[in-house]
Amino acid sequence: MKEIKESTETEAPSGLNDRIAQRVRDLRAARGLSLDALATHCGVSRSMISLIERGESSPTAVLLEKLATGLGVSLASLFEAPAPAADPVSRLASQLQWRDPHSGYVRRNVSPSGFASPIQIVEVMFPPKARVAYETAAREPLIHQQVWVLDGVIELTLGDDRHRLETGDCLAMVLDRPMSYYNPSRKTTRYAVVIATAPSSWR
DNA sequence: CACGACTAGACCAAGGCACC
DNA sequence: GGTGCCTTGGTCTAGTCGTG
Repeated sequence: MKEIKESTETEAPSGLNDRIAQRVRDLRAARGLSLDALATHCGVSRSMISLIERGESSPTAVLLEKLATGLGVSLASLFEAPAPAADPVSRLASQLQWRDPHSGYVRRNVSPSGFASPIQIVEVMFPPKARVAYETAAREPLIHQQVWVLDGVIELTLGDDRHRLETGDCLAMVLDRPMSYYNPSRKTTRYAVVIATAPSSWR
């Protein structure tokens, strides 16, 4: 069993999988959903949900997004610590990174983990030629997201709308329809994602 | 071709309920 | 109270599929 690294390197999968497991279990219990109910709700088999909740699987970003949609939370919140953090400062060395086993993209939760805030910031390193397609659907409460490209280029498709973002560009969106990310370039694209949970009056 | 993610279905355990 | 049946919730396993 590997130890969780206190560095900016990608966390050992086992440690982060345990955190995701705890989060999914807690969120499902809080909503009073059985494995079967959540499976029906999000389109993931209950076997897979059970494996994730026991930390025995390394789910892909696409699958986690489906789970997050079914649970009505953002993908980023699945990486949060179960208990609220007392420290409002998130140090670089303690920010957890997670690598999508499918596309190889690496995301780092920048915001203080577990701190009660409607805003979350995530940094993403997206490999060249990689592509990730999410079957995102509307959630309650509504989740707003802005993608700010720090270095490189990313093609973002939202429903039928396609956007090419280059260094410095920023795209605002609402997570209510399928979306995909594609890096058409030969170098890794670095971008920041700012996620906000909106009250219904924002619509 | 090996490996890991994922699914479908079988299987198991526990709880509720009706019946004797 | 004991038994059998059904439902619910969870785990296990065999097989498929995609990727490197």
